[in-house]
Amino acid sequence: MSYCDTCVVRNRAICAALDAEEIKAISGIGRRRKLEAGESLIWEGDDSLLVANVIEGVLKLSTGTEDGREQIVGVVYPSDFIGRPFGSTTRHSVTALTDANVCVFSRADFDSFAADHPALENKLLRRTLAELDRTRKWMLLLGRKNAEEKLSTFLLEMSERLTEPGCESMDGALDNFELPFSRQQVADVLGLTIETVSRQFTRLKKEGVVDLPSRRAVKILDRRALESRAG
Amino acid sequence: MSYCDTCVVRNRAICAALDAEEIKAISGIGRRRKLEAGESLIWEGDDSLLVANVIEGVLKLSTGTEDGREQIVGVVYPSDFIGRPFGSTTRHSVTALTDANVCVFSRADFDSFAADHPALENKLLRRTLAELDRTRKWMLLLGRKNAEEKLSTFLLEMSERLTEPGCESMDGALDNFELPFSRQQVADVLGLTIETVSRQFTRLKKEGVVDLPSRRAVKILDRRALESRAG
DNA sequence: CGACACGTTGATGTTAGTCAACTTTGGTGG
DNA sequence: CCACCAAAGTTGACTAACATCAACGTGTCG
Repeated sequence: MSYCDTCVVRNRAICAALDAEEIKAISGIGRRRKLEAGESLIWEGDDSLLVANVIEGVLKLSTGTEDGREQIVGVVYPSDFIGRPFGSTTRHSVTALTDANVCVFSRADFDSFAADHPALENKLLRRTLAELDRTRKWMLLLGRKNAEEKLSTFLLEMSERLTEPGCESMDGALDNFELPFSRQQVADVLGLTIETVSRQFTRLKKEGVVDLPSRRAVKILDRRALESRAG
Repeated sequence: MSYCDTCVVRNRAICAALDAEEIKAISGIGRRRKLEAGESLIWEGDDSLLVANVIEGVLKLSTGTEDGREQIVGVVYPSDFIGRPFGSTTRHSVTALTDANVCVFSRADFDSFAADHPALENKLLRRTLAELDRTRKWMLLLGRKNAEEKLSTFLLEMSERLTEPGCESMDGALDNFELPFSRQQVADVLGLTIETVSRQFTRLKKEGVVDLPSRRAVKILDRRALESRAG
């Protein structure tokens, strides 16, 4: 009986590649860790000493310039993998956006475990390839879309990602969700300023495309209109 | 004696994970293909039917919006891997920037070969992780840097990447190289217009940071200055 | 109730985009 | 070999979009 038996992402995280014996083994090198919203797990530029699976919560991956500009380069959800195996330094920080729960491994332990378990590496490879696709799609947004297209695309993506299992998807959550981001963080995802993001939110609301019942709540009223604005 | 024996990237491509026996096997499923500058190997949105290793030349990965805006999301060099294993569709086009030479596999053949050769998958995983890091670093450029910083960063990156083996690196090539991009393509990498790119080139030249002996040639005169402009 | 962080709105400034004319380059054929 | 042409690149004038700066709401928590 390992602690993995109670893990809610057991069958969706990369661990799904492992059989009962292997799960027992990996549960010996992993440990649970709680993070509060705002707390960081990994810092940009540090030695890569940790990797982890997300069990609960949403986290951001971010980099910045020396003069303080920040760019969020990824967002991870339950069952996603975080950290940089097979590499000495971490190129971006990992910070919890909501209270979160992760399953942490020392990188050395994980690397050597992975080396003995090709099925695990295969899962990780598939995930990494999918993440690379998503990241490249995001480059088109950053390089070529205007503010309205950026925010519309973002809201549509959030409405998809947040309804994946593990993110409290009640029925109908597709059009009605709570953003795990502040306005500033939305700006840091989209490569905009907070004021521009705010103005675009206001505009979408005024034109009846979305409703904004509270700071972080979003209700999509006209998905078609949002899609056509997403470019 | 397989055709891989004469392959100049044999020891740097993912094939380096394979022993003599395995090389023989993989040489049975791969074939050489020449591409002329401008020719595409894979189209965005198509079924993913091919993967390949780059033997010679430089290729771009690109996506676009429906209304014709384009963003280059990656650039690949000799020994790099292209294509999307384990996935049904390709999310970006692959097009030769220079005349190129690639070693092509049908995706089905490659996927099943990889499944039997964990060492190959491991190499591919490491490469994919490194590519993801590079791509995320580029997001910072697209989202948060201005035109001057973008072009400076780009030139510095080119001066590094082009001197890697396989890219005709004579001594001193670090500061003196031929861009495999037209002005429009540079704009498509940086998320700018061709006019803005041209103006920034002119500016760097006027201020003595670089020299531009011909359309595509670049000579870095003051690397320090370029670095400080890169942000 | 008040303080503070977060968010919105408005006025203004700056950067890069747009549109258009012009120049240079490299290739082709007379 | 040179003249010509098309494609690529440059430059200038103007515009639009987003950033910046600053003031003003608003919700949350002690």
